[in-house]
Amino acid sequence: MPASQPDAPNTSRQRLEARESSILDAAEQVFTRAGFDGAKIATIAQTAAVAEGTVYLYYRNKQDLLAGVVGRFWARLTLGAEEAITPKASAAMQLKQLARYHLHSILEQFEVVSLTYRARPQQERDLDQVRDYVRIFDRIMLRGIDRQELPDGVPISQLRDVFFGTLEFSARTLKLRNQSYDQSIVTNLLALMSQSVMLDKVAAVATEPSNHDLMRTLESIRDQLNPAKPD
Amino acid sequence: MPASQPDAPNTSRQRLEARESSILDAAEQVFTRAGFDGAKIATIAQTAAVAEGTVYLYYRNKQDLLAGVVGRFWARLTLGAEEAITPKASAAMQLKQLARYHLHSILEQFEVVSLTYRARPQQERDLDQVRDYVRIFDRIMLRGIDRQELPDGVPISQLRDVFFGTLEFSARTLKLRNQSYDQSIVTNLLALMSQSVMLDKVAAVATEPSNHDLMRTLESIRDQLNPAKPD
DNA sequence: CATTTAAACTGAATCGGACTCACTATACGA
DNA sequence: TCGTATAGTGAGTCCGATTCAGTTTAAATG
Repeated sequence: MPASQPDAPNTSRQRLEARESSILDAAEQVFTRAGFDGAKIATIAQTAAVAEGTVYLYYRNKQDLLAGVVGRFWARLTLGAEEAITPKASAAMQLKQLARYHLHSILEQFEVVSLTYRARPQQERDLDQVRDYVRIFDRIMLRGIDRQELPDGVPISQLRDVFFGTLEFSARTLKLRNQSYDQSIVTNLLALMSQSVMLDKVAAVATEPSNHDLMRTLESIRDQLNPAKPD
Repeated sequence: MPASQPDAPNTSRQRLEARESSILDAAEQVFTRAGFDGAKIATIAQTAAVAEGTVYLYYRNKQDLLAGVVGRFWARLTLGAEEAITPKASAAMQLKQLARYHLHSILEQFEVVSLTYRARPQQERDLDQVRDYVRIFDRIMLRGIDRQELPDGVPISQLRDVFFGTLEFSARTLKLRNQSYDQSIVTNLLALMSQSVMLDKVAAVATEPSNHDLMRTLESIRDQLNPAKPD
């Protein structure tokens, strides 16, 4: 077993991985520039300094290559998101951090995000990466419930759709209008979510005396004041 | 000018339009079954009982044909939505009607909706149809403001993203899990939107005394009336 | 080192399918 | 009935994804 020098690719495995990622890099670049249909395998191969046939040693076909690019993108996004979140912060703060990070990222790499929709919604590990990413939201919510920052019954999955759905549509709207990142989107979304469903208010409501309680008290007062008087 | 018989296509213009829509029908069917890439122009032509070349008399290319299918879909959706909305109803009710209609429709015709993403985001009239559709939301909101049902400053465009973004992501989630229409999605979305931003409620809630306040006052009255009596 | 052999790599050839175009059929006006 | 423009046809072209027979590389063995 040869001593491994840390820099230049040495072992055959390292060489293979370097090649694979250089193909992915080339594919990402070409796909992003030209779109899926506009991208030619020939161009990608050339960009990666590799023969056309070599691409097919690493990926079954063009779709599969796309899945590779898209999968790597979401995996990276997951890592970035985890870095962007302060572990000790409150659930509300973490959500805000995630929202900011998410909106920023998909605006910045809008083309790659769009490519996600060209990927086949089949078995592909491709979608697994997206699912992993989305799970970050769930984890924040669950921890919030655990810590009693959020009421127990919040419909996590529905809020997740509100969260990511709103951010993605907002990003599209911004792109359409050629505008850039807008802080108010995140602020408003978070206000929307926290005011209505989460964050102490709900808890407050839960412990709040019911109208029944109020009514009982009122009746007792009325009876005390005027025991005889009819309705 | 020949007398027009109402049924069989008579004038050349009628014939042309009938042919065009039969091509669109065929295209919609084949695209939905096989997806954009899987659909062959040959199959579409055959389904429409037309020669391959004829398709290209009506549409410049495959993308353009897709744009035709997608555009017609959204135009139809716009008509349907306008029918689904009660003109006299309150803004909140109209939004709920639109939400129900929208979620229902995109679930039922999920494949066509997905095709929308394959259409080129370029000049195409294609996107105009989508824009027309989305405008229904704006109209409801503006009318609501006009009638003072909604406060003046609501960020319509941002709420539009919340509305459609959430519904579309919810639809995807449902499809992914093989579930069908879920009333609670619409209910929750509307609650979210109305509680937090619209419907004067916010202002009201902010200044309104909480039940706690009421209870405290009531208790003080009771205690004054009957200082000794235990609970 | 020389030799063997499997693993990587190559790019010319194949194949499928979008798109074209020279030609035919149809319909309408004269 | 004829002339002409308009609509339609489908075999052929072209492009680009995918394949594969042959070549190179490099690890393993003596």
